[in-house]
Amino acid sequence: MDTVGTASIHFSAVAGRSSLADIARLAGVSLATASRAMSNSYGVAPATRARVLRIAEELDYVVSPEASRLARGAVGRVALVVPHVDRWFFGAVIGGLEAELSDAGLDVLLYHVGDADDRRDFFHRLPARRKVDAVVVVAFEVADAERERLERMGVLVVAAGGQDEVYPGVRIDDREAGRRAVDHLLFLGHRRIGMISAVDPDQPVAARPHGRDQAYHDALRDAGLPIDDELVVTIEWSGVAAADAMAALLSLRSPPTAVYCHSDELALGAIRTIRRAGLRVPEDLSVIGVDDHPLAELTDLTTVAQPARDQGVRAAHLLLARLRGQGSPQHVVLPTRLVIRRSTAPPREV
Amino acid sequence: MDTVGTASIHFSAVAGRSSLADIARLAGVSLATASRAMSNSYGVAPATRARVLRIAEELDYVVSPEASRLARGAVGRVALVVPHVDRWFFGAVIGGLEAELSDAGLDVLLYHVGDADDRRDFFHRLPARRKVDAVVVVAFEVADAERERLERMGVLVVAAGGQDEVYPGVRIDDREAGRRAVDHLLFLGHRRIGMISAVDPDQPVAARPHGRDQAYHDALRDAGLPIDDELVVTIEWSGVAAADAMAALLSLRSPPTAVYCHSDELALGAIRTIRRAGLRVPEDLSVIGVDDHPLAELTDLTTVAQPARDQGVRAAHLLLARLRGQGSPQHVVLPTRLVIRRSTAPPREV
DNA sequence: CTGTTAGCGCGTTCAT
DNA sequence: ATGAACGCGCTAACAG
Repeated sequence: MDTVGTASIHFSAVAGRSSLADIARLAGVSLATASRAMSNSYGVAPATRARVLRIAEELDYVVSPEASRLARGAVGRVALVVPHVDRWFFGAVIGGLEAELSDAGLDVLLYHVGDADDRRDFFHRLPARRKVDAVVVVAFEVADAERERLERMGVLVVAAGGQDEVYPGVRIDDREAGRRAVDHLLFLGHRRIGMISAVDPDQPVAARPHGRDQAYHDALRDAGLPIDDELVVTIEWSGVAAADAMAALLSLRSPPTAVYCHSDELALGAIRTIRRAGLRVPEDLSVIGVDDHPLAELTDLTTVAQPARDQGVRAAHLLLARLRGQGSPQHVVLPTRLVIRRSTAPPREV
Repeated sequence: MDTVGTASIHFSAVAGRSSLADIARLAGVSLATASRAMSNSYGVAPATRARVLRIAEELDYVVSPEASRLARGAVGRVALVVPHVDRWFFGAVIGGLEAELSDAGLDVLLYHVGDADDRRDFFHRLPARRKVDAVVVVAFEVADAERERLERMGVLVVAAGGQDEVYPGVRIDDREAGRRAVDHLLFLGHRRIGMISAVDPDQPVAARPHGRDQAYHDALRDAGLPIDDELVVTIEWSGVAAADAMAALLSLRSPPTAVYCHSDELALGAIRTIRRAGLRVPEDLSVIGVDDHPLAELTDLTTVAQPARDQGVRAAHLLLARLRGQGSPQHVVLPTRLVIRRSTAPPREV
């Protein structure tokens, strides 16, 4: 697909003039000793070590990662596979991962695998092969066929965010999160509750029922309420689509008095439609989201908060522990919590 | 399912366990030929090449990047230095960069340099040294001292987003963007216009006057309007802080009839305060932002749009051109445009 | 077109 | 404590 462009690129080698050999010569020691000094190995006289380090410092010397890794066999890098980079949640998880990983001295390679083409390409070519010690799938549903390909990389795989059950990882309980949202609406007295449900068209694993969907059904059933299919609209993951979905709900003979949205972004889309219809939130209609996106605070949106950055941080810890051969929990489930703002209220008296 | 097929092969089926030597032996050719075949070099008989590739495929062979790069002298990697990963604009730029760079066969290393500590550490240790062919600073103001450190890496540096003037790069004209915003408010008839101005406390280069600030002064001056310092509030880059700033503006003896915010996020903060005060947007007060954040569309916010992802894409192109030794423009300035929605209107008749 | 032979820069046994 | 030498896996001359 890009072979032509790629083949013609010639990278100019540069940087780091000096090599370990230079350092060794200048320090008057052998290459072996210089190497040991640089890597803090045992068996080097403090004095010699100091001398070597000083020379290296002066020469602005840096060990060649390629050579070092070639000789050593390890790589010291981990790949992050992400379906989105421009959505808050993903960015936050990536941020958490990056912080911990780079703190541990690992380099972070970023692989953005967005649409179906990207996916096919990524799992077919496995561009990260031989380049990393581990890969983290960020809120990414790995299909069975893809999983098989991933195996061939022969490296540790960890999941951060998302609902993956196969790889060790960190996540929230989507069912619990959704339940908190719907239960809150029920508690406020709503009996006719709509749901705007989102699926990612590029995530092939849509088969498995989504926890946030189940929560809706669970909550209504437990409240002894009937499920009205009209009240559920399933769309792709986009605020604009949610705005349209809300319009559909408002076109019902008997519209809902409250709407549960799978995410804050969707909730904002829904609110736009409600306002354009001349109705007020929450007086005329309540809306609740999930995520606690930073802008939810600014838009006074009631939501169920999930720790985003923290999922990345914890996933990194889990990854590091396993890389070191230490034991670590298979799955870490982080808590969610209801954040009440001003987009929800009891239903209007009829 | 294709690995162990050839009975005569005794190598383990584990990915990446075989070397070029194995391939060469099995294909009955020399190492050199195998290498040429793998790298698509000229001078290999189609038949031999095919044979080599088939064997490689069967063995699930992947060239060792370390060895290859060590021998070749280049690295095929570029570092992205970013101050934020969880803000839309940065994510979008990163997305654009990643797409083009990985298409060109380059790996992308991510370095999140957030607060002052991160910066000091990054520029002191230069963890990307010898690991990359180039570094991209994403909307990042590089201080002079830092610039000097960066030089020592001896690699190409490119800027994406931000207002860097030193490195070749891609950006928008902040002054123009701001001008569009303020001019629009003036055109609507506003004469008392406030500004919520943001600075990043972790960006040490706050000294240089910000283009979005200048635009405000330029526009008012050109309109023959006086500058009232009371109407300008400078805060850190946060929606919550903007909400407070808006409160300050509303506490004035003579509040503005319209507010120009340096970003959409700030605008949303301002709007929250306005609404909480029982006032309506835009009937009582107009608000305009800059960016065209995806949520601006959902919140019906009038704003000046800037191409985010595209700045990344173009910066990548510029980078690739230079890596190839081709000429390329020093600075690319992308256009901005006013997007009128429902947060601005003519001032109320007094 | 293909094979031989040097390195690339460093880690790591072995000796000493 | 230190040094010599080999090997990591591959690419790039240079022959043939």
